[in-house]
Amino acid sequence: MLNNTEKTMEKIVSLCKGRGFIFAGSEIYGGLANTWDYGPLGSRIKNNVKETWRKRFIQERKNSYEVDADILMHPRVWEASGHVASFSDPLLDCKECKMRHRADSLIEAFDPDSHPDSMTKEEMFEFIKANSIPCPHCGKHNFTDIREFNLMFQTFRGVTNNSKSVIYLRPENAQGEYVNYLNVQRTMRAKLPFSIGQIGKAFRNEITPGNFTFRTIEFEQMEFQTFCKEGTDNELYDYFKEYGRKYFEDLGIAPEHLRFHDHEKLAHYAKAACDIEFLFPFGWGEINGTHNRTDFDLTRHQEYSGQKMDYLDPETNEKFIPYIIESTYGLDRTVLALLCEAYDEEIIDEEKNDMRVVLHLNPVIAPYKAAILPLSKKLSDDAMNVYEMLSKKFMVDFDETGSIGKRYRRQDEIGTPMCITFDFDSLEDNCVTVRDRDTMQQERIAISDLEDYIAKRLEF
RNA sequence: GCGGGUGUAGUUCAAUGGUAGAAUUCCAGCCUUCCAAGCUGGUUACGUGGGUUCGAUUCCCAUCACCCGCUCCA
Repeated sequence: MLNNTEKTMEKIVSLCKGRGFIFAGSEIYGGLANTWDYGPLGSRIKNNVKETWRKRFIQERKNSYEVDADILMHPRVWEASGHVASFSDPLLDCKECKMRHRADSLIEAFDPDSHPDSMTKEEMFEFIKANSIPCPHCGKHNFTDIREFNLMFQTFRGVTNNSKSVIYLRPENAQGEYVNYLNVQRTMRAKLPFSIGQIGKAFRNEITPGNFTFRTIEFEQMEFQTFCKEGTDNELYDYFKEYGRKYFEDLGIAPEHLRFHDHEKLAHYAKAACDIEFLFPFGWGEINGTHNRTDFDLTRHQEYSGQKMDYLDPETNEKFIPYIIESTYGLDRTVLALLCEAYDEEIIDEEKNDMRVVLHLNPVIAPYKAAILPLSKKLSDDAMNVYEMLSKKFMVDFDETGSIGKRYRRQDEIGTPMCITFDFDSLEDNCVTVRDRDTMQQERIAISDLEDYIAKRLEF
């Protein structure tokens, strides 16, 4: 059994590519950096993760509602959210040693009492020049101009590409929930605290190394925003951190591969922030972020839109703008974490150098729940009847090619939890052999009991 | 975006200034009664674009992608 740091991304990427989980984006054109396409098995996993999230966060929770907001929103949304102003980094390069730095970091390190956040690009440049701030790497003072890299993708509506028609691809989903907060509250007759969840894509124009699907320019998030009264926010913040950890453990991640990481440096909207990190083969990486966003967003939307964002407390008749606790799950990162957690290489027979690759995926996440394997091709027609029966209820596979052992191994590699072998006895006793992926143990099950047997394994 | 490295079948590796060979995978057939068996046959690759050259997968340049480091990461 491999531990998580012995697994290599190379092997996991290779398995994903070779078995139809995840392919490089635009591959036939040489690829496009940091884009990845989910193949048949990968998109099954992704959808399965979404369904578990829906169950835990929407279905099983009271006062939780899902929305599906548009990716394109009014440009003013991003002014109100602060993203137009601050979702960019002022960067400059040292001409001597070619090292890149953030201008605001340089200034802050030079003079902790300076406030680069309130400076313009030009003011920062002048400050650096006036104080001859040296490059932290080589000690020389010879920088390029400051360049702003806005992390929001822009596009244009209408036929003319003028600045008035600029719209953004959302860099986070949250605003879709916030601008609909009153709609949901009113139509669902919701009382605080209540939550709005959303699964959807977001886009960030980052210049980054990728680590496979860990950081991409287009990604999908599962977001959960809880609207609450000020004063109850701290308790809910702690609660959702723990709820997130439990969710990941339920998906099959070992507790020792998860940890909390509190943020010291906070985003412009947050009062507190904490990540849940997973131990990837390349190190600890964020898979969830929980933030106390206070009343920042709704207050700003009230200001920028002119619409009242008040909630009327029916018990006290008091009007106020709710606080928001946000807990965001990176869907692509969750899928990647589950693949990394599940990946294993097991020695079957050391002398024969016999090894199997196996994905110990939670059955609820596995692309196929079971594979139907006729022991001989002579049994294919009868085995196909079992396949047709089960495929009405579950995602199942059928494989009659090669030896039975080879077919087991194929299914192990894609994480299929159960292999159902239809043999010659099956014709007589109407039973099949169910072989377990993890234990490799076999069990004789009546065909008429198969549905219940599989369903039981898929409880979440 | 900077510096360094790499780029040959799905994968892992060869060889070569005269357009590439293997193992494995995959597909078909035969065989096969529960953990990668065997036999036969078959598909599949020089990242892309230029340049040098009679001729480039090989040399040069550019570009793209990946890996490592930096940077960034609401």
